Amino acid sequence: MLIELGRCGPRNMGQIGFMHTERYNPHDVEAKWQKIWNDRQTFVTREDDARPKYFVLEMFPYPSGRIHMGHVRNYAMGDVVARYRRARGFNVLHPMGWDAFGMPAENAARQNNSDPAAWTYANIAAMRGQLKSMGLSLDWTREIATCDPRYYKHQQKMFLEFVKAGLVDRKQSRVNWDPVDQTVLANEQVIDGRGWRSNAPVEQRELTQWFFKIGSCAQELLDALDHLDRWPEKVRLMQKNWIGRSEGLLVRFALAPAGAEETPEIEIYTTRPDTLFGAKFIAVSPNHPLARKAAGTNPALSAFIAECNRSGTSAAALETAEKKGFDTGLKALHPFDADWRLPVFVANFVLMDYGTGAIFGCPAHDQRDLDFVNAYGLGVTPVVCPPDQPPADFIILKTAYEGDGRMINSRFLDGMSVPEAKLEVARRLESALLDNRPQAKRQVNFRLRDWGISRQRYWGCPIPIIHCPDCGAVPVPDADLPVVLPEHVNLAAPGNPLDHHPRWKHAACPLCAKPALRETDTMDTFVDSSWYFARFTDPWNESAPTTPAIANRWLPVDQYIGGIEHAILHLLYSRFFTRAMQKTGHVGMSEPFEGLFTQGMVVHETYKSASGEWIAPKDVRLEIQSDIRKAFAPDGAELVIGSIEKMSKSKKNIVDPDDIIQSWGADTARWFMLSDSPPDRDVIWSEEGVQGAGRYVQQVWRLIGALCELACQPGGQIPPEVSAVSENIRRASHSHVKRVQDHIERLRFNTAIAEIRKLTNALNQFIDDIANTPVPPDAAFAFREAAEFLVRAFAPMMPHLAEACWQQLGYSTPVAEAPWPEIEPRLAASERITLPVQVNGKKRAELSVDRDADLKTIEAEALALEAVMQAMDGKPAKRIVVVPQRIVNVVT
RNA sequence: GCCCCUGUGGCGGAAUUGGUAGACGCGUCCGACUCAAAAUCGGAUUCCGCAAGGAGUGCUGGUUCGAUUCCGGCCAGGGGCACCA
Repeated sequence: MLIELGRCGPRNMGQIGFMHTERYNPHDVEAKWQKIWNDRQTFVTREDDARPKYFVLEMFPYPSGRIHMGHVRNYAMGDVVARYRRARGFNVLHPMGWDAFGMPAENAARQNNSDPAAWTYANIAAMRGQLKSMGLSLDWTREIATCDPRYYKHQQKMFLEFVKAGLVDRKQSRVNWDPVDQTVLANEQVIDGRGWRSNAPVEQRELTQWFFKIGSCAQELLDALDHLDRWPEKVRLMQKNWIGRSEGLLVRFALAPAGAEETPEIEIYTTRPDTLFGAKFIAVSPNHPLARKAAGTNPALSAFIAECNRSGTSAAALETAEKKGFDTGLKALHPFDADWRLPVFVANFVLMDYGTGAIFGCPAHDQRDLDFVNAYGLGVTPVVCPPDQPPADFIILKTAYEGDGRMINSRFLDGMSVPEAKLEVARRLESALLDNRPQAKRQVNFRLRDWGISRQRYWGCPIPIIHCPDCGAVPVPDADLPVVLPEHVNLAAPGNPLDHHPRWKHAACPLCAKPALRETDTMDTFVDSSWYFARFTDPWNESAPTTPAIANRWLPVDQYIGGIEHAILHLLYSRFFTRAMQKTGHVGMSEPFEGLFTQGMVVHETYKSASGEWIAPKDVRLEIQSDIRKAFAPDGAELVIGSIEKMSKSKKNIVDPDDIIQSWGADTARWFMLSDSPPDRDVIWSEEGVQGAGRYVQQVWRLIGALCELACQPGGQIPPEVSAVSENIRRASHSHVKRVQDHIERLRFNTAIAEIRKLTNALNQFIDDIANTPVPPDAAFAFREAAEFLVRAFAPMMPHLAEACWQQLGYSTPVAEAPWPEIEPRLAASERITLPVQVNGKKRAELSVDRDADLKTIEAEALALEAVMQAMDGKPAKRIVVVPQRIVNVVT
């Protein structure tokens, strides 16, 4: 699907014979200017720059080996912002680095029998070259890679500081365990209850792991969302739901003495204390201490618990799982009636790590409880009656009622609303005593769990802890940091390579010097990406993660750009980490990203052969046969054109940025990526689209050539007399560029590009109009101004073409160092405007008036219009609505 | 199941946020240049209608002088969370 380039023909443009133009050759021009920018250090950010700062950051890439179109889109957007802000007089920081730890390196190394570090650094080198060919205005002197000990040593130090500051926990937690690979699996690595690599049934295991106490910041992380007003509403909402705050009541139930004297009570958490009189049972999680204790004397219960733990925690497994329970024989006393005894079950649907791991079941108003009750025949009593429903007729069979209403069957609560009943129950139980303590207390719970960071893997940041049999978990002393990963590890054996290493894990206890063992778990790679933005502010500091004075000048990031897939984890972790860094004195603020933008994906049509094989776009030839698009394989066989989907290896619908840049140039790729689709939506990569962008590159090059012939020398002054025509040229330049500016500031790159194209179209028209006539000095000035405005307006998107044009216009320094055009407000708004005139809401005519004509004049002129009189059909005007500078509506 | 977003020509989309619906581009068609093709340039392109004119922003009702925009109901597509008590 590649198009041949480089064929030239005589141009044929109006009657003026400008002969200068050769076809623009992106290949040579782009390399040339990339070298010039590099030699001049145009994009190196200096600290001794007094101008206001602007930190633009795109999410840094994982060094997978090659950049993909998603990267091109992401970095093209960031680069527009960076170049625009630079032109607007900001001291811009625009760095790049590598999110370089992670499993793919281990897998690749295992496959190729090589080394994760070598694989990673080779990939970084390849991708750096590709990014450079895009002409991004990056400060490469600040490049960092998270797998570099010079980076992760600070991370290890911060980990220990966080431990000291009470932000880290070490506790048992249940994990998905792959018995074949002998490793922990994330939930998304469990497919249908089996390990994604080994295909072995996944087990639940208790492991002691390190946790960042993100839960302790839940309320703060939630509250601060309200102030992130330059974040997409959608992301804030997703984070809000993820944090999942709920207000409820902790209620203690006394247990009837039944041989369980040591646990005389059970505590549950509920958000529906109002439904307490509808309670039919109590249920605890299989991992609740009470369940475990009871299992000790009851083999059947023990077997039931084991069965619950065997089944996976994956979403799919849970959805289909039936509600199952095991009656412990224990009875709980209803808090408002000691004679009312509720059976206590161990139930598979009760989660241990939310609330207290125990619930009371009210089947009438909770679907899960209803399903459970229907399976075990425990009965249903409705206690909330929907409005407009006689309580006598209200019965619950298979669907629980979770809506609002009035209390029924609830003794002293009867007749109350749900909120009133909640309050009343809380009030009564808070003052009631059980065992000399209040029977209940109000509590806020969060869905957000602490962040488990331990990973049983090699290619990650080692956790700097030494486990001593006598002293326990001991921090590695400062002087011994970083704890560096060993080289030449055996990745072939299952399990954690660090654990297998013959020497690495053996160390002396820093406190007592006895033989001890290093922590062999490494950190989740999300830790690496939770602070890299801060490291960019001073990547040269060897003794600390940041230099606070410098970090505080640059942070927060003014504009962060990346994929929506990181809406929750990466962004939430970074917000937590920034708070932790604030508490440990590394930064002076709590929020890392002032402005966030989430861009859409790059998608492409899919093609499939008759035999069901996916075919790559570059091997497909498209034709239109009698209005129907058809696709053909190289051998001529017709292909099925499939749906448009995210570019992926599995569907082979990938277009390699390298190929595009080679054949079209970076500017064409960038321009196409930014045009058409709004940046937050998906963009469809199409060959026609690239062709259109490539065509525009040539069109601009020709236009600038033509303008050069008509324009005055650089630095010309406005002549005293300016004709109407020249004034119109100037109006076009100023008004369109003003709008380009507005669109870029709102990150509306597609409409910014439409506006630039409008200016090009207008200028082509002006050139045609002036054809064959001498160019007076005022027009020569207007044309020069127009050319310079245009070039500077598209320079953020097509920087190489802009440089070539700028040079053509007679400048010897890069346009990348030139300021944004100075816009005269007088010229950006037109003097005369065209008002649509409606009669009874239907447009019937247009009226051209002065911008600030008074209402009376407009009314009179509107009524005098032929078309208006006709539409009014002799009826008098009842009312005339004139909205200044908008519309006239005559109502009859 | 809960929460959220989006529905506009053949296609991607625009509409100053209640004021000319379809900007800008892609595609298609017609024309110019050419022996020819490519490239380039000009024109047409929401639908119905020869036309005058009429209809039209998923469907449906409402508010308004005026609704793609605001409100109610429905339909379709997409996303997030998911046994969170």
